[in-house]
Amino acid sequence: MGEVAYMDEGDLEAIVRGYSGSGDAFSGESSGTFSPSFCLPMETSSFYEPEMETSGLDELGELYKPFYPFSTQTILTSSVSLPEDSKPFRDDKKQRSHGCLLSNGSRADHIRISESKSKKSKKNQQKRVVEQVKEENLLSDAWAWRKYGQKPIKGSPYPRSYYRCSSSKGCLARKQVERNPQNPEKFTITYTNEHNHELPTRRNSLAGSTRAKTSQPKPTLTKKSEKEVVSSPTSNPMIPSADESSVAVQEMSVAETSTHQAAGAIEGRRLSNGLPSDLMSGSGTFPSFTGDFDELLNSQEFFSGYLWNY
DNA sequence: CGCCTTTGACCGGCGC
DNA sequence: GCGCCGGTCAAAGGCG
Repeated sequence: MGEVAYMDEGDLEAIVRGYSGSGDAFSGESSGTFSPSFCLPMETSSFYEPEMETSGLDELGELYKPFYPFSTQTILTSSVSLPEDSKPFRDDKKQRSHGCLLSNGSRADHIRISESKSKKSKKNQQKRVVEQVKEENLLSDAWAWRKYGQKPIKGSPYPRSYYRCSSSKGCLARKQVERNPQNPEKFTITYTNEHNHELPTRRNSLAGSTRAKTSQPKPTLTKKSEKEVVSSPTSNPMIPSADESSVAVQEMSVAETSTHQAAGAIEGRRLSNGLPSDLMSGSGTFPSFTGDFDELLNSQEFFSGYLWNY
């Protein structure tokens, strides 16, 4: 696993929906061209530099290894078409803009970005970055996300959660998190649109969090570890603003990625952010959710002290 | 008080 | 044209 995935919309679609295969099965045909418009904050942008797919990826791997010893397979794709000037987004009635910051956990083993030329659906005409990450890494996003929906997806036993960036008001960045039915240990995170602002410099959300209390009679989660397995980052405070040195970023990598959210969850709330229990539970069980993650969480407590200090 | 999650309803795209 | 389905909205309620 961990091979580079090059996909076009079709592939992406397959992944996002049907999951053509386990994480390793990603092997789409590249339709082609990279999307230069896909940009990120300086520190992280290099990780996604389209050009670095081959050799770059190797370097990437090198870079990540020390920080992410655990297996984190990240597949990434993106499809972009339409020029800024003429994109009839389906939800254009709502805000729509574009920024230039798109980042995610960036704990990718491999990254690939592609641009599709065919214009299938309007839906597909958005930038998309798909990542396959293990539960631990779900906590790695550098942005603050707010969940705004969850839906069961046909063909998948697991629901998909929808998040939008909560760091900035007009930010159109979106994120979808869904457990990979073929590989329940992994989650597929799909990013759409870009952030139009810098990485959040302050945490903006310790409050709230809601556990499903009102409803969700889901009899699933019984173990504490399972509940804590949150994922989607509700926030990530300690990310230095984009203008900070890359050094800072590297230093924080560990924390930033795996720690953050977990730490937040641990110190901040009981169970919150991220993958709703539904997402975790789905129809089945997740054997992998217990042991490793607990350990991870424990180790992360170390960081929570200063990393989240904002 | 502000921000969060949950959840049902709504809306629009797409395939038949 | 119709129905399905995915994505989003918005109300309700929780938490710090």
